[in-house]
Amino acid sequence: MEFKRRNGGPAVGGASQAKKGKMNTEWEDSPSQFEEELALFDEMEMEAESGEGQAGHDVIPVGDLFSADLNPRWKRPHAPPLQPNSDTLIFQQIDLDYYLGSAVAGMPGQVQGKVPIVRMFGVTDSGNSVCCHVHGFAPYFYVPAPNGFTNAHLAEFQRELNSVVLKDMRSNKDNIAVTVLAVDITKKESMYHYHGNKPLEFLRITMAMPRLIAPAKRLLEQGFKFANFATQSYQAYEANIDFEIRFMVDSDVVGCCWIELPKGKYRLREERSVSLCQYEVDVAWNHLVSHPAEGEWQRIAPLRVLSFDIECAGRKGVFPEPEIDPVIQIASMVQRQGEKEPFIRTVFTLQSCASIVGSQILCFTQEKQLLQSWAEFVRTVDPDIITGYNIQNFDLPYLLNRAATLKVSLFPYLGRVWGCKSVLKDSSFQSKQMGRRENKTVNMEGRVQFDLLQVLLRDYKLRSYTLNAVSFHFLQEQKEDVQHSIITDLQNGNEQTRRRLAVYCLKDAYLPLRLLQKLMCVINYMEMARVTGVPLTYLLSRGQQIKVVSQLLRQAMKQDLVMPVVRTEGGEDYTGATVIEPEKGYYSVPIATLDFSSLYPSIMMAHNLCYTTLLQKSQVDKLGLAPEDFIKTPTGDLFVKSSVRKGLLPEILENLLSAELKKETDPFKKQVLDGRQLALKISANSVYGFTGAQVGKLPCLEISQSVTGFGRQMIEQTKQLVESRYTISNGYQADAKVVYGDTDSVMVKLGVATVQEAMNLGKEAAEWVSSHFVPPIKLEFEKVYYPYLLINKKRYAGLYFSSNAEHHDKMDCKGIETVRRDNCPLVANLINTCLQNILIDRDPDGAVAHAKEVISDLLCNRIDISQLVITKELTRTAQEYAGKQAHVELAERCVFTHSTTWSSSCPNLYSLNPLHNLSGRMFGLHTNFPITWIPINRTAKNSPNNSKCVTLL
DNA sequence: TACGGCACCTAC
DNA sequence: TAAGGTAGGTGCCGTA
Repeated sequence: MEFKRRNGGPAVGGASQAKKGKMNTEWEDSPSQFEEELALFDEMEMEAESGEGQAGHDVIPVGDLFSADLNPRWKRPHAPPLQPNSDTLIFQQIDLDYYLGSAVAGMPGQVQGKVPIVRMFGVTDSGNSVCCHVHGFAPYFYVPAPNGFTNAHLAEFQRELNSVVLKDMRSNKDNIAVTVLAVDITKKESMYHYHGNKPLEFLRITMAMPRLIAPAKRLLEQGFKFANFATQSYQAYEANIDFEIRFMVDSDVVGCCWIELPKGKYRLREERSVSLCQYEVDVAWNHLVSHPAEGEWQRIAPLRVLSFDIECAGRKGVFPEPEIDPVIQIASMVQRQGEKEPFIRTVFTLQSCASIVGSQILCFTQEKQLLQSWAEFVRTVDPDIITGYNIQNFDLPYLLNRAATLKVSLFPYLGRVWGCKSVLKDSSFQSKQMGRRENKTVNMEGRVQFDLLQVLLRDYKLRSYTLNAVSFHFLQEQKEDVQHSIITDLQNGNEQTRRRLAVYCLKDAYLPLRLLQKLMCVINYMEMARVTGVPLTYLLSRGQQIKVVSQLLRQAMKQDLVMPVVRTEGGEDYTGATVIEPEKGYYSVPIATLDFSSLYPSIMMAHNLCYTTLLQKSQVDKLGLAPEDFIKTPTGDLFVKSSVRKGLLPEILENLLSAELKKETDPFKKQVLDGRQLALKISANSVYGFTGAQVGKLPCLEISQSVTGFGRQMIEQTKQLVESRYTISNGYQADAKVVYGDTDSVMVKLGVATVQEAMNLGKEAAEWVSSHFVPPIKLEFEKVYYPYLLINKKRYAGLYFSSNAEHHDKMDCKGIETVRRDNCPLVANLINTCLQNILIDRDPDGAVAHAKEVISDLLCNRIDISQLVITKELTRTAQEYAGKQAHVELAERCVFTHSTTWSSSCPNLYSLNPLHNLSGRMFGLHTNFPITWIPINRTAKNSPNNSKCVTLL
């Protein structure tokens, strides 16, 4: 195998003094590209700062003398004195939570006992950190007022409910004296079903603490009696809303918005401060001003982003265990959001380490001191966002466990609240979308953990999620080359080998920052938080539903609608979309593709489908509705028209989709707007899924099945329309034929010879078909495939032309082995090349020849399958591996170390299936040893013009 | 050997 | 407590 060097030819001579022992490899001869990059940071900073301050390549043997003042750069900018009576305080809020605490004098709300206090953390324009305690907001929920209820009954209801809730408590360790703070009558309407626009009387029940809501709700549902009203069950509304969301909705605060505390309306904490933030203030919840993220309020504060990576000295062949194996290095990089490069680049090392230009090295002789000092470093730098690669499930838990083992008592305080210990917890998160995911969590109040691995797992489907693979995929860059197995040896070597390790460690801290930047994660997540209104942290810790709930509550509040608590019980599935039976084959003529844009959202808007417009059959007469007041959907469900009542969901969708974002020339502002566009689109598409989520907050199958019902009707109608109009008898060149279609698209053979003609006719057809549907439903011309290989439902490939009829944009493959991650790369590459042969070179014989060649290459390198030496080894390895990605790596090795007999019974059919079957059993892996059929079958059966072609069956 | 059930992953 | 949807191809495995 060729040994590739990163930076050109071998260095002659070289400055390295580490040329002894087995650790000496060519790698150390010359600085890596990454080291040159680091050095460049240094030069740029020297220029910018004209030499003052710390030049960043010190090696500081701190030992016992560590002080957080070691580097003035670590600290946040000086915070000018704040005069609450004359200064407004403005900050971007990035994290929001609540705690139970004692009331603060002068603030609204309960005075006695523990009260819930919302806490917002944020950053000002000048980069100063803020902790803001928000007082006076209490949790509440609703129940319908019983018949005959008047203001005179309020006190009795409150007293009785308070009494039963108190009685219900098994222990009252907080010594709660009052559970129900208030009961008020308000006019509200349930958002579920259309009720004739008649608000009814509801009781708004305010509780002392969020955790009292659930028992109060349960007791009311079970049957509650007060005064001389009969015992009855009360249906609860909005009793299942997270307190943070409740607060944000009611105070019009969205995730990551800017908060203004007007002068004279807040208090500065001087002495009793509980946080590490530079400003700590108290404010009444109704005194804070929340700015919608428009215009100047779209900006992003200079947040501090810390990325870090640790190295441990593990034992040979054993995964490091924090109870045993020491932490030997921690690399940290800190970057201000919006800037190009990190301004802090530091490695904490155990034992001495040679200098690295462009970074600061702090050497420790005791691991205990290393850990404690790093924690102090974190507290000094005071990052708003903490990132890294798999920090959530590895680095942070490892550090905490290691610190506990070594009894570093001051380590586990990594958040922004004094005395609030960071503890490790196990949590499991399960959804159909992502399967069961076991995670560890570490609390760090006021800092947002933004583990890049978690971001990638949520947002990208990749073949491999190793940092190396991901970096290569997105940045065409790789990790420094250090094998895990030699880390301990490097540590036990000399200051040069430890230097090599430090460079590696630094790069692992640097790559997540680069990826964060490249993928614009911070901006995109902030925009998602702003659009959907949830705290930033929810986006990585919660599912899709909470985002829709947040928007729904905001829209509902404007119309005095309340959301019922529905009990979730899985029911029958409902019918989804239609997939048109494909006319399988190879098409050497242009195929136009027409798509409904945002099909499901546009159906909901066009037909006013919503909880609030859903009409019960029994209510039609009762509410005196005329036939023209409502519609019957294809599934037989009734919904009132927007002239009777405009639905909430259509309103939300209009807001999401109609937002015409103005052209922006400033590149930074443009990034923010692009992020918002993305967030708007994703949010619109998740509304339908929310209504169909049977294990969810507010499922409504009448809505979801009506949506898919309309969709089925529409794709069918589209096919009919196109095939009936574009005919020879109507003067067109040929009879058009819809050869395939899935959910919201039709692939049409229009019978024209050129891509340009297909584009023109496709556009015309889309426009004409659109006119048959209710706005905003719109069919659009999207692309032309030429040629087009249609293998089966959800499996096809073609050259994709969208704007330029002369040049194709790409080869588009759907559902084929090339895009599936359960095939080994060999198969994917082979099929990909075959498809290129067929579609681009139009040479099916070439495809077959290529397949033959690859397979015979395999056979030539054959190792007798009966030699099980390697197989046993691999079996053992396979059992050690848990993940799928290991699976793929394993496959790669197997393909090249094994081979198989081929089936000679069918001369044109080459099968690797025996290997496939065999390996599956051999490895004891569940399924899908990723070798599959490579069926290359020459046939002209489906060819329209009887020419030679290849079908992949 | 045929077939249903399941896991996995994708299309939309 | 929290957890978006259905359609469908493909291969493995157990069962008759």
